[in-house]
Amino acid sequence: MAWNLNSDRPIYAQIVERIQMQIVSGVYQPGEKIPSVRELAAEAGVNPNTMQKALSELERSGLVTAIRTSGRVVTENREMIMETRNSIAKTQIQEFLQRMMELGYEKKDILTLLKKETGGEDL
Amino acid sequence: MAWNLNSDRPIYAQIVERIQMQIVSGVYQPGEKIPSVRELAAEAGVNPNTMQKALSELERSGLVTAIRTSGRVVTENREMIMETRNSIAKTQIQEFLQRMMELGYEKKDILTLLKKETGGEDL
Amino acid sequence: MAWNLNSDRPIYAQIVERIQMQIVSGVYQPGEKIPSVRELAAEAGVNPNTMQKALSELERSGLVTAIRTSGRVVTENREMIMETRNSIAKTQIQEFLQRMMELGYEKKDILTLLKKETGGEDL
Amino acid sequence: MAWNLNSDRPIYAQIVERIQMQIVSGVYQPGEKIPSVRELAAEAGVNPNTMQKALSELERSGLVTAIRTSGRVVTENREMIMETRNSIAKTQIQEFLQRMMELGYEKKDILTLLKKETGGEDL
DNA sequence: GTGGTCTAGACCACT
DNA sequence: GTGGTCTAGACCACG
Repeated sequence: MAWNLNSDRPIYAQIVERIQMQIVSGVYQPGEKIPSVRELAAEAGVNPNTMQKALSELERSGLVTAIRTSGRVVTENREMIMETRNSIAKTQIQEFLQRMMELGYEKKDILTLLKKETGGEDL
Repeated sequence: MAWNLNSDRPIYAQIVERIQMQIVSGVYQPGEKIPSVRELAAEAGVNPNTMQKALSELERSGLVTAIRTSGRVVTENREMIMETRNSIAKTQIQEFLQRMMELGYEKKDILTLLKKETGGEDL
Repeated sequence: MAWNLNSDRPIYAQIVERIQMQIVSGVYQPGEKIPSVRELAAEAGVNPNTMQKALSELERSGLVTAIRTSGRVVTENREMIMETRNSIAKTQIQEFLQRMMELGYEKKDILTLLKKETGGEDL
Repeated sequence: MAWNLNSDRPIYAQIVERIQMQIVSGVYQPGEKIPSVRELAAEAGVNPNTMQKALSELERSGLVTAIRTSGRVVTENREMIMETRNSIAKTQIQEFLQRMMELGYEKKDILTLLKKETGGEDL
């Protein structure tokens, strides 16, 4: 999987989001060990310090935990993972609605369009 | 309004999208004259050739029309504008759905969430 | 005032504590601008990045706020400052009690000793 | 038990304090033989000369006594041990009060807080 | 080999 | 000049 890092936003922030996605979507399971800073840095093609900063952020937020001298693991707190997922989803929804309303759609039009797109189930 | 041009995608493509948005959202009205290439290029801080390429693209798609020796105007074909709007919306919806499904949401969950979001507070 | 930085604990952590103290004890008032990263780094004799990390921590905790391109200020949230003070005090008390109990004092002995030391007011 | 020796203060002084603590808290009983300089030095990971200096200091203060050709023992003078304990405690109290007053607490506030802390949960 | 920390030096956007 | 970010290279403790 490519890392697709832009130079338009802090690299470490993009890495944080990417790993967050991998955790909430189950690529990294709760309790699973994640690769070392150096490994991830090499894979992403960034400086280890940059990866370090990203992982520190994830640690601070509680999504991963550092096991001294033995790597980092994803939190076993599934509730926290779900909360993160919900929070990301909420942001996605807000941004989507924002863009659609800039295009001139009313909220109810958006729902109708989405209903059509998803196959027409009832709301 | 800032132009927010990234270096990660072709500049001219970003400009095309931006002017498209301004047309479909009514910033530029049907039939309205749009500023000259030189003016727009200066405003966006890009090379006039780049702006030229963007406008040619918009012309090709029919959204703007060149008036010989007198600049360019937005099409009066409101239907075409609506179609463009719908097309952009459709893309937005697809991308939104894709992102939500990567997060692990089912289509019906997405509709439920959106209903909650659009029903509650104002955006 | 000397910075007294040990090499036995992360320098940035010691700096965080020191500035925390200066805030809760009123050396830096709520809303007051604090010196720039470079200034503080020079004063403390550390690398600007180290000071940067310390200030980022303080920002994350909410005690200081960065004003883009114009420095940092102490939070105006006096309640948060009081909470920080209480939290530091609680830690100090716990550590003090711990040390005294290692010395073999009972809790009530400690109170008696302190009462004597502070002048003998009634509890 | 780790020795936790800093490089920021004389090592021998830190050792003196540590052994003092072990004596006043009963880890070493009155009259008990203490390990040899070589043994202690190895355990602490310091040069025997450093340990020697620490033990001489303890001897000078009277807490330990050298038995010609047969090592050192803790004093049997329990009163002296108690005095040492009281002296250490007094220092701890003074330092504690100073830190709390730097935080802006009045002496009576400190007593109140401590009373709350010692009355509540167990340490 | 792992994470953690620090230094040095650089470039950027903002104002 | 300010904060923010990134890179490169180094040393440390831990096990």
